[in-house]
Amino acid sequence: MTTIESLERFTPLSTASRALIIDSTVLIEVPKHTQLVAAGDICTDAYFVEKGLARVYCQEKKYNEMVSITSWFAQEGGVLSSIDSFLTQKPSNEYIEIIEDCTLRVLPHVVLKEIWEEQPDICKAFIRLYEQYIMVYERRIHKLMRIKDPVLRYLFFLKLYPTLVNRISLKYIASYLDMSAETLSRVRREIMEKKLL
Amino acid sequence: MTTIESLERFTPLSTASRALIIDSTVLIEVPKHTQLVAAGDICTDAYFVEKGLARVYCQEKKYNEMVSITSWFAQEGGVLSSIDSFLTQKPSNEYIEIIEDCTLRVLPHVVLKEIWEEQPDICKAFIRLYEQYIMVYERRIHKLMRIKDPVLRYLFFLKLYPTLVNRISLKYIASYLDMSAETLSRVRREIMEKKLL
DNA sequence: TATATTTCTTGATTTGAATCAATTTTTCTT
DNA sequence: AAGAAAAATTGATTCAAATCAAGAAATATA
Repeated sequence: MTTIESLERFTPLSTASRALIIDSTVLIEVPKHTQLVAAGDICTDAYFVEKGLARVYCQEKKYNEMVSITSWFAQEGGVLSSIDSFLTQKPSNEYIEIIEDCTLRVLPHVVLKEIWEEQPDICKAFIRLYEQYIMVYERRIHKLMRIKDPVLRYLFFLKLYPTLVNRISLKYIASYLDMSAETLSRVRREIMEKKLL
Repeated sequence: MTTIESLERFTPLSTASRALIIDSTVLIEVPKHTQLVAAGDICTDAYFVEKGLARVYCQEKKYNEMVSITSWFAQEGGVLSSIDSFLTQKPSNEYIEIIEDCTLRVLPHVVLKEIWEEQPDICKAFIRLYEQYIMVYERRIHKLMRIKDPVLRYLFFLKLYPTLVNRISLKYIASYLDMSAETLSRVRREIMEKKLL
């Protein structure tokens, strides 16, 4: 599935728009086992997967060993990036690994940025709102919920949403954090006792 | 924080755009404990929170009792909706509950749709791509990962991504589904034996 | 084709959060 | 302010998935 086809699933594109996309991107062939992006890199491009399969994962220390945690698969018709890094243009904590030989269309972040610059202000504002929504989800599922230790998970929640804690009852925060109210209560006591804050 | 202010965090808006937004939305006051949206409703509006606090949650049966699971909080400057229902305009499985008295600016889905209609095709395509991204996250965090039974979680994954299973090694799928490789192996055996497929 | 390496399977054991249950504290109502 | 209701705390117990460990199967490679 070509990039144009995958975009036209959403809306028909004019000849000029199709040309713009083709001209401002390049098509690359990447063999399997390639590491497209490594942790620490800034994910400067998004990749439309025209053929093949890839995964996004991060590495975490667990007792001395490093374990890899997969956060995303992208196949034909999908889009591949370390999304937080791509949207913020800050270093990624993720890796992208090609699982099957891929044909990818490379969309540089600068190109996307230029495209947005030319759009009406309303469009720009909502696109940014959507991007922010995506980053909230990203942090929730790939950072917050990945933290298994309930003490650390709650501390991370506090850091993310410091203004929420005093306004919401314990049981709602507990269910947001996917732990029982009893566990969150014990977590809070432990933080108090050990003065972890 | 007004809706215009929260949109202008992203990009400055022209007088005309500001007027468009103000004229095509209404401001409502909602007292706490109000249920804005119930499961089964179509979430026809998105709400910009100018003041107050609300939560989005769903109800699930757990041994005869119903338990509520909070999926989202929205405070000043945030946006409130049952996002999957809002984007697809299909019935929601979520509720929206006002926690603190709110001032909300109501953006009907039809208005947003009209706004998109007027935008350049490239903009439309990317907005839809972003919306799709959001729905993938939404389903992952609020459906897939909420399923605690690993057998049901794997079966749901199969339904969501039937074409992926035969292309990806067990251990990657396991880490995507947040379970150990051993558990996924046992899950697969159980599905075979009990012919759950 | 043989060998090495990785992936997958299977069993035994551990562990830590959920559940169950009771009490205390806080908040709401009249 | 008193009583009722809801929320939070605390302890005991249970349970299911992670971990540990070993072996089998599949895949890669020389």
